[in-house]
Amino acid sequence: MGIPERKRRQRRDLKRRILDAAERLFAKDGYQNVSMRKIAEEIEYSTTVIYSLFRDKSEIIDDLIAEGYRGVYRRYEEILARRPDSPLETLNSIITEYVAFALENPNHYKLWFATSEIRVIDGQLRMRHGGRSYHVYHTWLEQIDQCKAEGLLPDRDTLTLFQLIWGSVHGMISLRIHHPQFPWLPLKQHVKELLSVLNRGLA
Amino acid sequence: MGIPERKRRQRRDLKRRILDAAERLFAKDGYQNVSMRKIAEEIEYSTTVIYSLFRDKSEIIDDLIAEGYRGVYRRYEEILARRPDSPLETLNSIITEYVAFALENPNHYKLWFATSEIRVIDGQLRMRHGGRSYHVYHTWLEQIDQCKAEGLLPDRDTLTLFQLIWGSVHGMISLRIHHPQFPWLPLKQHVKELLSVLNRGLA
Amino acid sequence: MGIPERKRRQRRDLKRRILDAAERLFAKDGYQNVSMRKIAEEIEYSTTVIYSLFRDKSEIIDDLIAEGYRGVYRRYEEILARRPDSPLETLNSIITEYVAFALENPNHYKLWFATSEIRVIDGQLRMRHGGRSYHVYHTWLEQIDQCKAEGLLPDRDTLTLFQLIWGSVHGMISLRIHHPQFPWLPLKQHVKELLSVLNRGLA
Amino acid sequence: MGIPERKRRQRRDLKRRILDAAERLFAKDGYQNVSMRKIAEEIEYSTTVIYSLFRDKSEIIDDLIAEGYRGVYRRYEEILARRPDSPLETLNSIITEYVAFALENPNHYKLWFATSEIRVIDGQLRMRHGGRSYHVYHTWLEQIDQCKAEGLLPDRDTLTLFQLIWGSVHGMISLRIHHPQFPWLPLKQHVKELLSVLNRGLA
DNA sequence: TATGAATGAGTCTTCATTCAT
DNA sequence: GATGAATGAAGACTCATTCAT
Repeated sequence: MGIPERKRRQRRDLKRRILDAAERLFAKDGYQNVSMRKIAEEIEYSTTVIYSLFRDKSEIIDDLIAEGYRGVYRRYEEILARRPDSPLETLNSIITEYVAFALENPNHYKLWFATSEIRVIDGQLRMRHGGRSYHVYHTWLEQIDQCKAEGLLPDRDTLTLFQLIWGSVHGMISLRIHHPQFPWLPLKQHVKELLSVLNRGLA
Repeated sequence: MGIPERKRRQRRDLKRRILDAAERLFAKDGYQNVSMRKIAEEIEYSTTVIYSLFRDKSEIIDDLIAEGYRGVYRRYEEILARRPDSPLETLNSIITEYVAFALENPNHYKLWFATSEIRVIDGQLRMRHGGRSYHVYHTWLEQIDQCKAEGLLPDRDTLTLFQLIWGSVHGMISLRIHHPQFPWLPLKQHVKELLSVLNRGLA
Repeated sequence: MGIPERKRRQRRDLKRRILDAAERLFAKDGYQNVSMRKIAEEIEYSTTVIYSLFRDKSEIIDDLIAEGYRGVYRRYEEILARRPDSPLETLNSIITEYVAFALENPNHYKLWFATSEIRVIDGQLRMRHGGRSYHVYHTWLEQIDQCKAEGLLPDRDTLTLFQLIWGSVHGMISLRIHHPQFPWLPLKQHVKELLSVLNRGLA
Repeated sequence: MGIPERKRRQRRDLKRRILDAAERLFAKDGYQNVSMRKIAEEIEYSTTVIYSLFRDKSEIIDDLIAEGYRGVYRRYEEILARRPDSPLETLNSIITEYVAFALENPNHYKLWFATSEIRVIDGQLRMRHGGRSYHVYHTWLEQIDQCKAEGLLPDRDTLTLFQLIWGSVHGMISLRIHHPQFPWLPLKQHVKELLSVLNRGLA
């Protein structure tokens, strides 16, 4: 009776190891230079097992992306649980965490950005990727709304405010990742300056 | 008498077609997934002709990049020739043109961004790609300096101001290119809003 | 039960067939003109199988060389085990076997000769090919030394005697392989004549 | 009237330059690494001119080989013109020159050896290559005959003596070319030793 | 369930050669 | 007589994927 259970667990572990190996390789060699063979070698299994757990290469990538989103989202839940004083602070924290995650996992971020597609359907944000990954940006929208409600942000269309904020944040991340040689401000200061520009600029 | 002339023209046309095909494929399949074979098929010539016009794959990319760069720079010259009233207006125009060019030539922009490298050497911005070196951003820096001189921007380190501006601008471009489905503001307005955020935020 | 065993055998056989095919092609078209593709066609398998059994082209060659070397060396061990009366007879036997092997396996010999490198380091002969190191000629040197000790060869520098002997022997082999149409003496007589010239000439 | 003459001369010159370029490249990069393109680049002409002067690549090689033979043969004529005291001295000189030429033009020698084929038809030496190239070895045979006539070599079949001499000489050359790292005797001494072994060994 | 074996199509690049002009 | 343009085949090697077992 415990046998099928154990088998299922082993299988889940193997899936985990594959995803971990894939991520490690993505991080080390970049998205394009990771092959099924290399993943198989990394976990010391045959190539074929991978196909028994994932339909194809792109499914691995999708799963990885979804996990990344979940990672960010988990951090968000912590922040929200802490219930800081003002929604503006929450928004700032949320953005800070987003940036931190992106720069700690640059290959992840690149992959995520290169493969995800965001759109708005019936006023709702939707993304092609890993289930509920749009939750991340939902949190942004919620906090923007709250800020508006408390007069901390101007009373403008939420998606407008969102796109201005998102753009600046993404731009900063993207540049820091792609041009590591540039003499960037220390990360913390960079984020602070950016937030201050946004806060003052949008006010 | 006109024969060698015509031949030269044909060759130039072929070169053009190769560059166009390459760009089209970069757009469709992504920079990494374009092969010499595919380009050859696209133009319906043998692989070898390409090698008779370009040393190797990277030369095609270099040429494409150089074209993009020339396009932006030509627009800058026009703006500077017009000598608008204040350096802040010049800076705004320059950014507006930059964004316009990027969104009119999204593949150029992607390619450019993915393959170029920026760094600062002896206080001088250096943007390199392949053997060539570009200086699109010099104009940005000059105008930022002028704005500082006239009290239109705060007296802070130029590279600091630059990275905040550049980040927001790049982010906006990058997002609009990669998420065409998102309900973006009309481009003109988006730029205007962005500039206003920056102007107010940095002041 | 016997299944994995049979599979292993099949794999070994395939490896054998690849080596044989490679050798056949080396013989027919010359060492430089053998490609992985041609080997694959010869065995009627895809190119990729070869790469599943050999790391790269040079490994095929290395293996072939190693086989050749082992073949010669085995014969030497037999001769030395027999302990003939005088070292001069041993030397003669050794040379005779060397010639016999070379002419029975002309492709091996050509390949070996074309790709190996001999040098002397710290007074020690070193014959290298790929990562491996061989010492076929050590036996020659030992016997030359012995002959000197018993006054059967003049008391001259061993490497000098060696190069004179080696040159004549290699020349004979090389010519017989490359000019099969020439009216050579019967092999046995040829070797005998050569040895007699050397023995008398060096005395 | 002088015009066609001049054209013919130009053509001959061009042929000369092609052969020279080819030889230079063979010497520098080895036989296998020379391509028609590279020859064309070396002489700064189009690839096609080469095809107007040579049927194909192998014709260039053949011509080059023939020239090599002629080069040796010319040296032989000088030696023969000098009419040294004994035919044995002549034979020694002839061999010495042969070795010298081979080691001064190792790529030539390799090529020559790799592509020529010697045979005996109706008691006459014949080679596949460049017209009268077998003349070189005819001279050897003549001198061997003379030596026999004067009792300087034993009265044995000329081709037998020839093959013993030729083998030793070729072996020495071949080894020195292929194993440049071996601590060979200085060339002059090596030749002298070899000749002494042959003279004494055959006597 | 997991494997080893195998494949066909693909990567960039170079080759000798030909043909219209 | 000489050229520039073009080609198809080939070079070593890697890829994602499948199939019999």
